[in-house]
Amino acid sequence: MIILLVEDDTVLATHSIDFLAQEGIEVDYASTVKQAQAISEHQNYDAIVLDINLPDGDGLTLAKQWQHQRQEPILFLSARDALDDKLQAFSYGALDYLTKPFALPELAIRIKLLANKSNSKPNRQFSLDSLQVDLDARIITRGDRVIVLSAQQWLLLELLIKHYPNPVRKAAIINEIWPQQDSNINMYKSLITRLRSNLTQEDEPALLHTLRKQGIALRVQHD
Amino acid sequence: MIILLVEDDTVLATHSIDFLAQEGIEVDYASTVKQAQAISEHQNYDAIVLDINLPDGDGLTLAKQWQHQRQEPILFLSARDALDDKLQAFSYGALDYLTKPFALPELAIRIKLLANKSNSKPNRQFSLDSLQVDLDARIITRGDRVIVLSAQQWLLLELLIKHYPNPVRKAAIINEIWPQQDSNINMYKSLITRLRSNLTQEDEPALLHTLRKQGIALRVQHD
DNA sequence: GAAACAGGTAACCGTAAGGTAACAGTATAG
DNA sequence: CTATACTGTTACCTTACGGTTACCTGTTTC
Repeated sequence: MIILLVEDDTVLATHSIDFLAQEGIEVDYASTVKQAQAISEHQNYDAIVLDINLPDGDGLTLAKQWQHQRQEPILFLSARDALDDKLQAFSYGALDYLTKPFALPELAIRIKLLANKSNSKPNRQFSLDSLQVDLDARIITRGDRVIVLSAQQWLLLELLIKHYPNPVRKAAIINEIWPQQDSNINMYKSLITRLRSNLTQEDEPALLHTLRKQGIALRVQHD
Repeated sequence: MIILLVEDDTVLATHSIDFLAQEGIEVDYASTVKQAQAISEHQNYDAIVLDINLPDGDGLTLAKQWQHQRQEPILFLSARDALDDKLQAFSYGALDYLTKPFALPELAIRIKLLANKSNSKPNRQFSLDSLQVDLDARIITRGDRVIVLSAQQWLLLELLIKHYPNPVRKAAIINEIWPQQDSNINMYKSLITRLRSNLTQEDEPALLHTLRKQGIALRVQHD
């Protein structure tokens, strides 16, 4: 069993890592948001333990960001015991919340419980008209046919779903899909055309609605 | 959603029941061990909330007794915050432990989380299409033939099953199977080919579905 | 009304990601 | 010690992804 621990208090972290090791739990450790992102990029964990207060950001934001990318169960650590903090944490996908100070054995037990349940999060679903999207399994269907998208097209669809039903600006899309690259309008245009043609067959209502100078929105076309 | 609440403090119980009702959670209520046993006999719940101190016994004993008879997830309530109490509760099958006083919204959230988890009791059997996998005995069959896999292939299959039906990224697989080693794409490619060929015979539907640039998923090929 | 502009479509094609087979070195079993 | 399986490596093949370009249409601006 391997978990990710993100915690800036090095003393606490060291103790935790030692204790968890005794319990047979391997720990990847990061002390900042940046470090956490780098370390975890190519690893799957059984659970993630996140401190809320971090030197270069906060665990809640990180969790919110991961909510749509990772499927690991998250346990928050925080010195704050206020209800609002907890509710916010849970709304960001937390499955448990432990208030400092806490006993290490309790942390270990809660981690183990989370790890056992790691499959339990139901996949996020999105549907619009006859379009059905499983955001975790990346399965897309429309009517009775299965739609397969390329990586780029999937990213775009995901982005549009995230902002549904609001339009997404062209610049935002380009920024998201070709980060730190020469932006080329033509690449953008091709991508839109390709996604549109994959999502729509003849006599089906269009789903990608262009708002001139404003962006593109996912919605059923009313005419 | 319906839960069982066993709690002798009638004021707390009333408040809880009211609040949970607002959250769409129906409550069966008992104030004693005896009553709890009687009420719950012919009912299955999404979760059970147990106070530890009860007039005619204690919640821990009740939980221990139920541990092997009922499969509902249990959340303990207690005024006691001592580590030993918690550890004992968890060892009796508790999945969560809340110290009084607590906020009702937190109780509601934790109940909901438990209810979601309850579906995923460690199911050590996996089946998909004609494929049958016993994850404990490590026996794999497809149709009437037994499939024998190498260690690496088994690891990969296990990983894919764990994430089913979601895809697993190539980098994640490589990290899982060759930890701290020079990653070589060719090793990965060979492994995939070998597992695929072992799982699939001619005229059987494919089970390993590649999502270009996104990963590989275990699923029946629909084409 | 022409020019400039935003957007849409189709076709072309180099490339890299993915798939397979074969070989060899090493481990493992009997 | 021999036979068999496992796994790393290489070489070669196939494909579709995505960038590019060219040519549309419709809208805005002066």
